[in-house]
Amino acid sequence: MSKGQLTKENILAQAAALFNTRGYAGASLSDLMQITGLKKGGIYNHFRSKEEILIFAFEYSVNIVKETLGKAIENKPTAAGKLKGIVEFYRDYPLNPVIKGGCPILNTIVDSDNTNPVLQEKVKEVVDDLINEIARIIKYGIRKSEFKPDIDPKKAAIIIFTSIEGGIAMTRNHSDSNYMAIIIDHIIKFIDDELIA
Amino acid sequence: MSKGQLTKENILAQAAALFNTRGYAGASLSDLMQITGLKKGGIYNHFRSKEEILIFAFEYSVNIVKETLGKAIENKPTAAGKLKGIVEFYRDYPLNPVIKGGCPILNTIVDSDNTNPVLQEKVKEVVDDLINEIARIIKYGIRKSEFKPDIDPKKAAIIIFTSIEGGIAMTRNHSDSNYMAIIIDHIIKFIDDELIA
DNA sequence: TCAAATAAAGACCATTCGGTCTGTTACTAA
DNA sequence: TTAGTAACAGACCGAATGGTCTTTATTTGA
Repeated sequence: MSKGQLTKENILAQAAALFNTRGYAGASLSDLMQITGLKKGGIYNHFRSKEEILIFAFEYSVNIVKETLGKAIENKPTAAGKLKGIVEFYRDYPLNPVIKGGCPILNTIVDSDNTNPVLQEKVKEVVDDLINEIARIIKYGIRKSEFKPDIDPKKAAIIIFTSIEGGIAMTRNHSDSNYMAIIIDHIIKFIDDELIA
Repeated sequence: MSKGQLTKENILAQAAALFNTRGYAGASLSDLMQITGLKKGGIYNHFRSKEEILIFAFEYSVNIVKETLGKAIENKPTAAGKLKGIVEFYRDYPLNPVIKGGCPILNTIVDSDNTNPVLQEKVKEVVDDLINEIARIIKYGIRKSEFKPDIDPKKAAIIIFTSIEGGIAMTRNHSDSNYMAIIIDHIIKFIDDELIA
């Protein structure tokens, strides 16, 4: 990897954390200059605008989250195992996020709402993607007779994902992992009671 | 009410919507000047700083939400009725919020996180207050034998409130009320299955 | 009615914002 | 080794930022 590419990657890593902690409007190029150790010319050599950095930084964040999430469930053989693996992954997540500042999906949902339709659409796609991934696992579980045949995979996936994101918000606001624990336990119970055959 | 108080109230109403749509850093005093029709002197005659406006505007928003929520359940006689009244109140909320821009609680949780500890603490108190209010209704339901005696009112309240806030985030991101419908239905089912005796 | 008090206007301030451009330095491939 | 290129620094720009202060207009209570 060339020096330029390495620098670009580093800018995105720093920007991902910066935007995730301060929000787009709350983060300035001077902030980014400071944490990257680069001057304006060095940054704008790789990007055309602050907003372009935002978009790429969000994609960077999502990739890391997906990657980490993937690793957390890759060796779970059953659908229930994978599903619970995802849920349990988030138990410790709010106060120890993969990207500094919390959940980039939740933060970007709120940050882009009313302000950045392009980014909002991008988050939407990411959310749909994750929900479909969860739904896919549930469908697999139904096929394998692990889960009840009459459940709606998409609906169940939405319930699970939505609860997680809500839990992240609450937990970060209170800086108290008990909130997340209550939600995670509730989702696990939902899986056991409503999904597992 | 004096002219000054009237103006101050109006500034807060406009600021509440402004901050709720653009966030604190994304909203400027020029924006506020434009929507209030006042000049800088007129605004700073009532407030000492942008941040002071933010704090008061948040309190203004919360008061309106609480008031509207209170009206939605005031004539429900039973605990289950009140509880479902609260939940149903939120069914239409995300896309038709009381304060323009979405749920001020969710938005302020995310906006204040990592940036404004004072405001974060204020949201925390509001959230605790609402959760305690829900828990109080559940306790009442237990006393009246409407609800099962062995449930944890605080935990149940946290589950309900968290799910709602998560649902708001998802619904606003997708601009699709189906997401909220799924969550609300799920909470109603939770109340029916887990709480009601 | 009128004077004191309040409300609002608007000029002004230093600072910071995102962004551009030119010159210099560092890398890289032949 | 060196020429060409990519990476970066840093000066510079106009516009916008939050905030102050003096002046003028408007309320308000006696």
